[in-house]
Amino acid sequence: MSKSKRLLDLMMTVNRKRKFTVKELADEFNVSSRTILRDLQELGELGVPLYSEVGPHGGYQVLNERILPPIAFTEEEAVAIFFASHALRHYKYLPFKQESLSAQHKFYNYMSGDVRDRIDEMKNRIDFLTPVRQAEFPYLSLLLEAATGQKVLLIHYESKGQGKERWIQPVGIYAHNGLWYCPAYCFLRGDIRVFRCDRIRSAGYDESGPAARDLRHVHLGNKEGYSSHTGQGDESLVRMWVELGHGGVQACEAELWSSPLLHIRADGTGWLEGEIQKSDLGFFARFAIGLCDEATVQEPPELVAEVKRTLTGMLARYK
Amino acid sequence: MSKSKRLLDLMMTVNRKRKFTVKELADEFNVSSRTILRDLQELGELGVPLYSEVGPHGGYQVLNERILPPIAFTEEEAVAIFFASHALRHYKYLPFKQESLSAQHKFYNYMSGDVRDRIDEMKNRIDFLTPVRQAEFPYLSLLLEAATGQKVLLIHYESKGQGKERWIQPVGIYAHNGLWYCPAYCFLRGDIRVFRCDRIRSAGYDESGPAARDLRHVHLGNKEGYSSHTGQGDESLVRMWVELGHGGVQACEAELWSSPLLHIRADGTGWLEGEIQKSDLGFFARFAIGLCDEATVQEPPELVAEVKRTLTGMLARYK
DNA sequence: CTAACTATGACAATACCTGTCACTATCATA
DNA sequence: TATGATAGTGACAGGTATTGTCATAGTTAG
Repeated sequence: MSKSKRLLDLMMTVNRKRKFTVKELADEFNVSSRTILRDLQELGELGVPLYSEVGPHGGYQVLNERILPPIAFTEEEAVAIFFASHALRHYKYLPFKQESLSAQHKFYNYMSGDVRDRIDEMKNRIDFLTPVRQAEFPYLSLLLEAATGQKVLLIHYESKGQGKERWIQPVGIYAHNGLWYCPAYCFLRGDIRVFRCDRIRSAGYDESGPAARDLRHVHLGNKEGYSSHTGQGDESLVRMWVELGHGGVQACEAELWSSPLLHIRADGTGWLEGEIQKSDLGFFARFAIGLCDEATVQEPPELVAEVKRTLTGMLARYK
Repeated sequence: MSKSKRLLDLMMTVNRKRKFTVKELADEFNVSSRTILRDLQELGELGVPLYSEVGPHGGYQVLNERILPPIAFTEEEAVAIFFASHALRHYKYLPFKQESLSAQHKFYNYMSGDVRDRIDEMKNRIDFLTPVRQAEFPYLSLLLEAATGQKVLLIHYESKGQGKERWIQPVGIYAHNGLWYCPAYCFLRGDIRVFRCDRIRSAGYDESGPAARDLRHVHLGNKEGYSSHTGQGDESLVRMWVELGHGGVQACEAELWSSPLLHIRADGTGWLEGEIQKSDLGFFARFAIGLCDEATVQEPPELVAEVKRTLTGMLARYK
């Protein structure tokens, strides 16, 4: 095997195993240790951040940087990667924000002139709009770390105007419409609740808290277990039925909570039907009103009454 | 310069200039043509897709694939790139959909085991939710291509129940809340309008259409020139003033059209103020009603009347 | 103290790289 | 049709770079 090829192979090998000894590689490549030493030095000069420690249990290590072996990307793929990163630029808070940007810049800089031109041409021609919120989300990384690591956090959560301390074990985080949410097991409620991340006033690990539960099987992909839009509520349920016009169906498709309730007819109209918590009546009343003549509440009577009451109140303001 | 280094350099060089001759490179690297020929063959064996043509104006070319030179990515950066691509997975329609996925897979495959583990751990713990719409967006790539290339398209557009043929020159495309929009110069209206891409029933280049205008300076970054939410409307303007509660401000922040109109007070409340088209009164009435007690229309009188009329109508349905 | 590591230098053998030259093949274009 | 620009191949000699071996030294965990 030629030296050039060996160097490229070596590059990949040292990245695969982050820690290794010279002898190990020498055996693997069927060359002498001396050669491997020389090769490693050369790799270092080429930019691979190697670090070595002498002594027993010593050896070589690749530092936090990793060299990607040369990958054949099509031009389209390179552009796609660039725009995937570009798509997230409206997020003011993002776990990986920094890294995403620096990776994007590296990519851009390594690309040849004509691909750059294409990207420049395109980057003002395609966009993914997300509402820019004033809310602050300082704990996203921490929440994500706690979710992957199955750890318990003590948070100070502001709910309905009052702040409360709670122990939670995050399931994950998700962004929706410019806001970040965190489904988590709440030790206070003894169930999974969805928290709005901008209402988390503080968060941190707390040794004195309850022991972590095994929630590895619960993740964002199986959130049937989550409760409704607010994460609040009690156990008293009631059946709801709301008729929807064409536009009402479209509006509901944009709502996360609606998918289990939404039924669509062939002509584009549809209806919402299902059990809801009584404490959510106010929410649904407002939602139905927001759809104007595209939604008509049929059940339950309490919801009809709430809608009528709200409408009357609104009308009164304009008298 | 050692051969190994030259090969790496060569890799980058042939990617920079997609087309080149052997002599060119020989001069650039100060080696003989014979050596370059040998090097190029070796590069070919290493995976660089080279193609050559003999004769005058012949030369070497790199085929559509490009090799990225080895880039040092930190682990965090690699993860960030992965999740940028991951973030777009809820988009059923996406220009670059295929490429984004294949690039993501390549990335994933080249990463070492422990980074993969980290990604696997995380990918069900972070998400970017976008409403999944039933609407179809088959012309995104075409629209984008027309926007970057300053070309005129003939589209069949469904607006208010009726279909019309129009010549448009796209400015760009953007996704918002699960739907794709396309601001474009409309030759029918003689102005820039926003089209909903799922209502474009057909699109294609048309030689018989009007000549393209020079709209290179108009792009998504300077869309002040765009008209309101619907892209429809006439020239008669009227001043609007809507008082907003705390929640009303938050709701407005999520709307694209509101930013030039929205004013926020220190206490979190605010108001909408500005000139609007009379034809949009119905839209704003519905919007204000959707905010329930979080919005109170002050001006213009027509809007107040429209709100009252709509509210009365809604209330009537529940009598 | 020892074993397991890295680290460096010197040197000889040799494998590989390089340039040169000679030749062939293809193709655009004058 | 002739010509020049281009790729492509093979052979060969000279030279350089690569490699393995050996010697030696430094560091550190156990």
